Amino acid sequence: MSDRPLSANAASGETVPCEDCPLRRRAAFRSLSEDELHFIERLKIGEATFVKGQALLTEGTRSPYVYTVLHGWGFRYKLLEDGRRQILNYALSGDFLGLQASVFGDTGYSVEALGPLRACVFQRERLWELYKSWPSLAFDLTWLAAREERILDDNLLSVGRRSALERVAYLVMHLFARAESVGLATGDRLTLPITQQHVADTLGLSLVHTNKTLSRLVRLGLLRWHAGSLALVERDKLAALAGFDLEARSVRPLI
Amino acid sequence: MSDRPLSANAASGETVPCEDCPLRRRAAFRSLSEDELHFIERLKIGEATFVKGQALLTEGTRSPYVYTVLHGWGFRYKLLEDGRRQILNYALSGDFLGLQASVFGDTGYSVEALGPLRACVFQRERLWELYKSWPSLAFDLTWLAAREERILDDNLLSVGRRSALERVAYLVMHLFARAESVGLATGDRLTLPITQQHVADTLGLSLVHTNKTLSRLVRLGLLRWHAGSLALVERDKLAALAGFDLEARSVRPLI
DNA sequence: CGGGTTCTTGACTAGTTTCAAGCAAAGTGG
DNA sequence: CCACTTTGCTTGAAACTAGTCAAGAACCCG
Repeated sequence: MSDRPLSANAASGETVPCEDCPLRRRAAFRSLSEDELHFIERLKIGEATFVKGQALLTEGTRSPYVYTVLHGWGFRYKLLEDGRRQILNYALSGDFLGLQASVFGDTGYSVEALGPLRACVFQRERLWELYKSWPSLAFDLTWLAAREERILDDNLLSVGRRSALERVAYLVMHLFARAESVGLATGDRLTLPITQQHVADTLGLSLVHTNKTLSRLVRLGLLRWHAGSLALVERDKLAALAGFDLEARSVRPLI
Repeated sequence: MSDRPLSANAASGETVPCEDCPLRRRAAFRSLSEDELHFIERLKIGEATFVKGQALLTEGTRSPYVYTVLHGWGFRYKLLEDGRRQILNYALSGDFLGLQASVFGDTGYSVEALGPLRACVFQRERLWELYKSWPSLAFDLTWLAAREERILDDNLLSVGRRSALERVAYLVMHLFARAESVGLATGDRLTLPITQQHVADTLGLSLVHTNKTLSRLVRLGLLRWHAGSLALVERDKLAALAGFDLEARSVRPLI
C-alpha cells in the first residue's frame, strides 16, 4: 500500500490547486510568482492521505514519489538490524520529503505518518525539470536541504553532548517552535501526536529514562505533558536550560 | 585571519586551473563538460591554504566565501556555551563547505583545519549565478547537500543508538571508506590527522572511554591505531560489528 | 633537552539502561 | 455494553555503561 499511495488514497479527498493552497497564505512561506506557481501545479501529480503508521518512504527502496506535507505529522527514521530505532527528524506542514530519493534514487531512511497525514505528491524523476527551467525553485529546494542539514546538526549536538534533561528541553522547544511557525500552537499549548517512545528514539534515550526526565521537567514546573498535549509553562527557562535560540525565523520557501 | 583567507594565504602556493585539477582525474568524480568547467573556473576567485587549527568558517558569522577542499583534512563542529563540542562531520578532498552560509547568509557551525589544508575559494553571493545559468551544476550542489544529509543521518543513528564499541567501529569504517574513495588509503592503512579527542567529540563519548574502547578494538584484533595511523586488520568483522554498509560507491560531482 | 600535547591506566562515581510490575486509557469484539 | 486486549505511562530496584578524577608515561616539536 505504501508504495502505491495514489491509487490507494487519491480518492480520499479533494485536490487543492496550488493557488488555493492554504499553506501559501501563511506569512511563514515566501510568495511565488504566477509562473512559478503554474509550474508547480503542473509538476504536482496529485495528493495522498496516509493513516497513522503508514509509510511514505521506506529505507532502501526506490520511491517514484516525493512529497510536500499539507497537514498532519510524520517522522523520518532509520533502523539497526536488531530493531533499534533512531528518529532523525519530524515532518509537518510545508516540509519536503524525499530529497535523497530524488538525488540518489534510493532512500536512506523511512518516513511514517504519526496520524492522518495529507501530502502533495510529485514524481521524483520530473524534479530535474525544475532545475532546468526554474532556477529560483531549484534554489528553494537547496534552501530546504540546507534547513534539514541545520536541524540535523542541532539534533546531533543534542544527542552527542547534552544531558538527558537538556535534550528533552531542547526537543520540546524545537518542536514547539516549528509547530508555532505553521500555526499549530495556541499560546503556550500544542497537541502533538507523539508518544514518549518517539521522544526516547529521537534523543537516544531509553523509554524509562525519558519518562523520568519528562516527569522531572514537569516537577520543576517548566512544562506540562499529558498524552501528547504539551504546554510550555516557563518558555524562557526551558530555552535557557536547552541552550535553544529563541530568535525569530525568516520566511521559507514552499514547493 | 580566518575571515580574510585570501589576502592571508593566496601567496602560499600556485593556483591550479580547474582543467588541471588533480581531483578531476580521479574516477570517483563525475567529469564535467568544457562549458561547465569554464564556468567554474570563472566562479573560482582563488585558492587558500589553512594551517592546523585555523578556521575556514565560524559559527554565527557571515563568511563571504565558500570552499571546496583540494587536499588536507578539516572538521565541522558546533559548541555549547560551556565549551562542550560536537563534531558533525569531516571534510576532505572534494568536499564542499558552506552550503548553509550560501543559503542563509550566516553559518550554524564552524570548520577548522586538522592540518595543512588547501581549498578552492568561491564567493558566496555569486553561487546564485550557478543556479541561473547552470542547472546541471545546481543539481550537483543539491547532490552534495543530500550526501551531507545522508552522512548526518548515519552519524545520528550511531550516536543515538549504537554502543561505544559499535560507534568507534562505525566511525573508523566511515572515515576509511571516504579516504579510500579519494585515494588517501593504501591497502588497509590510512594516516588521518585526528586525535582521540576528535573521535570522542564525534561520537558523543568522553576522551577516557574513547581510549578504552579503541584499545578494546585493538585487543580484539580488529584494527591498529597509533597516533592517527590507522590499519583495518579485520575489515569485514569491523563492518559487521558497526552495521556498516560495505557496498561500492557511485561517482560524485565536484564543484 | 625541556615543555606541552596526547595517550594510557586505575579507582571511583554518576547517569542511564534493563528488568519487572502495575495501572490507566483507549480500542475491539462478542 | 461489558469483558478483553492493546497501548502507553509510571515507578522502584538492580545492573551496567560511560563519565570524572587523577596521575604518570609516551611522544612531539622547537
